[in-house]
Amino acid sequence: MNIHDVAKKSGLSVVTVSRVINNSPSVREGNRRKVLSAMEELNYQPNSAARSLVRGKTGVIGMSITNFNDSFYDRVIRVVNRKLAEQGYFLALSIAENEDEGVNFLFQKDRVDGIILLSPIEEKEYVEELKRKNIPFVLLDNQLQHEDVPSVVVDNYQGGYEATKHLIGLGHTQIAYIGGPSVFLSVAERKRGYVQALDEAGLTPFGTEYCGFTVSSGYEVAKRWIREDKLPTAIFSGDDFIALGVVQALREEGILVPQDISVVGFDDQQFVGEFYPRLTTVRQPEAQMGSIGVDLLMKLINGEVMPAVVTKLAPQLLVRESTASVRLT
Amino acid sequence: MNIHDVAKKSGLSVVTVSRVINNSPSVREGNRRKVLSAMEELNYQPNSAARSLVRGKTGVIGMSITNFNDSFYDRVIRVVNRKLAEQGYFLALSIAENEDEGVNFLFQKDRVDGIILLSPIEEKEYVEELKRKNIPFVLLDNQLQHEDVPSVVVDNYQGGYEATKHLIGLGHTQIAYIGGPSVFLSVAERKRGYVQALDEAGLTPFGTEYCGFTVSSGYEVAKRWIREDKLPTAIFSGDDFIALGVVQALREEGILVPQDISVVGFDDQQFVGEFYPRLTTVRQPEAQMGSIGVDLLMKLINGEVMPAVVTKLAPQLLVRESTASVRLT
DNA sequence: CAATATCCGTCAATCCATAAAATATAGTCA
DNA sequence: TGACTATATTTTATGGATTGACGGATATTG
Repeated sequence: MNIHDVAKKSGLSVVTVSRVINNSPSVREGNRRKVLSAMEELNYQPNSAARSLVRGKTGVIGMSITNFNDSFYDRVIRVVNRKLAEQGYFLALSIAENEDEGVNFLFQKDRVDGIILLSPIEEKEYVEELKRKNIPFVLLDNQLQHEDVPSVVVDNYQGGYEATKHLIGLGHTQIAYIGGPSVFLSVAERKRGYVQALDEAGLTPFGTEYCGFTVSSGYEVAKRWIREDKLPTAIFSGDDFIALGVVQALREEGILVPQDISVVGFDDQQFVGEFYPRLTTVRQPEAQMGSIGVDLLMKLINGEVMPAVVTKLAPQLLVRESTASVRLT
Repeated sequence: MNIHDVAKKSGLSVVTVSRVINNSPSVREGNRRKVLSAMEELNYQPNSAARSLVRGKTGVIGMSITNFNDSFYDRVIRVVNRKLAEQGYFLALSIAENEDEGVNFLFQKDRVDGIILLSPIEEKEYVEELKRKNIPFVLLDNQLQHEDVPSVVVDNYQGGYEATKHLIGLGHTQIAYIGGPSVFLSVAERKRGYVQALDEAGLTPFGTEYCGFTVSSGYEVAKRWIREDKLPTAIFSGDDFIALGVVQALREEGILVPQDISVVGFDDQQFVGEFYPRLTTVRQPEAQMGSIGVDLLMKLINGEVMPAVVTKLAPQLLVRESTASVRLT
């Protein structure tokens, strides 16, 4: 069933039907209705392959994601989805697994009008490919070190700075940082903020540890510190998962959070604000990030030339119950 | 840049190039290589819109999802993604929000070869639409009451039965059920298993409560029970989120899990096995579910007629530390 | 009533790849 | 040399919609 059937059914020509579909003004209201009702009756939808073939546009934006069982990603993705819908675009998500089979599928100009890469890892090859194929794209939660690619990230430096400042304000002087994997720029940036805040207060870092962004690795780090009898009075964790592991390890050893040790997380994962101890954490501006990302992409798609800058957004410290004044011994 | 450019570059005809692309055997090895290197040099990829237009196939499977920040969905989606890749298909995810803009985009035969609906809610309209449009589809984690649609679900009855049986085996006689929203068939099925297990043991249900699948609603139910001084010795929760809320509420009142009250969850969400009290829960066979779902869909796509049955898979009870023998008073 | 808009149809071209049929060019072998 | 294979080419049609040019048919206006 195609546009010809609609034409026949409505008693009008194919061209007129096409005009109706594409909201051309030069169709009389009566005929427009005839066409629309014919489409309705036949349950007709224009063939999108044919349309994108002739118009060179698909109306689809692709988003490549690695993680999604994660509140931060969840929020970003949903915002992007909604915002794109408002602009008349559809969002197609594709999971980028190790073997990136799925990615090459998205990375075709005849499949999507643009791409949003949501990933914390520097994925140079992907960026190269997209540039080569001349597909408009933006990076979210990600920035490339030596490339000029439009990207939107949270100011991780500021996040680390504020978290640490908060702990200092509570009287802590022995503050440790447990970062995620050191390959992430965000991890280094958060550390930079942490060091800077300490510096300004005339303090020296108690220690830094890198581990995975997982509960169990946070758990292990804390356990090791306990074993080595090398505990700070406050810990800034690279993300909430690590923080949860730390809290758990401490609790098992009878060390209370926040009475004995304060802990700050990052990302405001679901539930961390609901459980005891409700976690003090740094919330990323997901809505802004998604929204700005979509705006940038739309500009690129519309051919606007832009300085390819990194947009840094301010994080927000959420003070809850896992941090408290330093215990006076 | 199109197939003609490749033909020109390789010095062969368009038809030959097409044959190479489609692995037709009747092309000499030398020429095949010529074509391939021309494609390489020009960075050519066949236009997928044109291909699917002429072939009536897209090579894409669409998956409509509602939740994804959830371990159960995460696991299913990843399995499906991998399995489809093995079969040469790509997975395009679309988020079905309230306004289902995104869904209509997927639900077009010229966009996908088949659809996987992953959703716990009975979505009759979607099913109707897919049937009307004659798009092959399967349901995962979902079944329709009075329709003949191929679907794969966990045996929720059995899950409820085993969870309850486990509690009974620990000596509990006062066992309550907190289900998710009563509109879900799964909620009713789990209850059926719960009642049946009690029945067989000559016990009567302590009480049933329906609430949202959220931590806070579990929390509130438990708090209310405490207020009303109406506590069982064991609780079977409709899912892990509810269970976590229950544990939290009890803990705040000094009621220990599992010493005072045993709690069982459902779904084995991330971390519930890592935190104290490590949650006893029912794990769904996500890998099987995804795999069978894809198999079914492939059969439908290949035109095999099948009795549209509901495939029920066995769940697995994971006994951890949130359940213990009943306390003798 | 004539002049001008407005609307609609016809025609043809385009987007890009696939596919079938018929023809053509090698090269191989007897 | 003639017959035969294997491989290529040319040609034409197909899939479904969009688009522009152009002309004819109404409808509107003065």
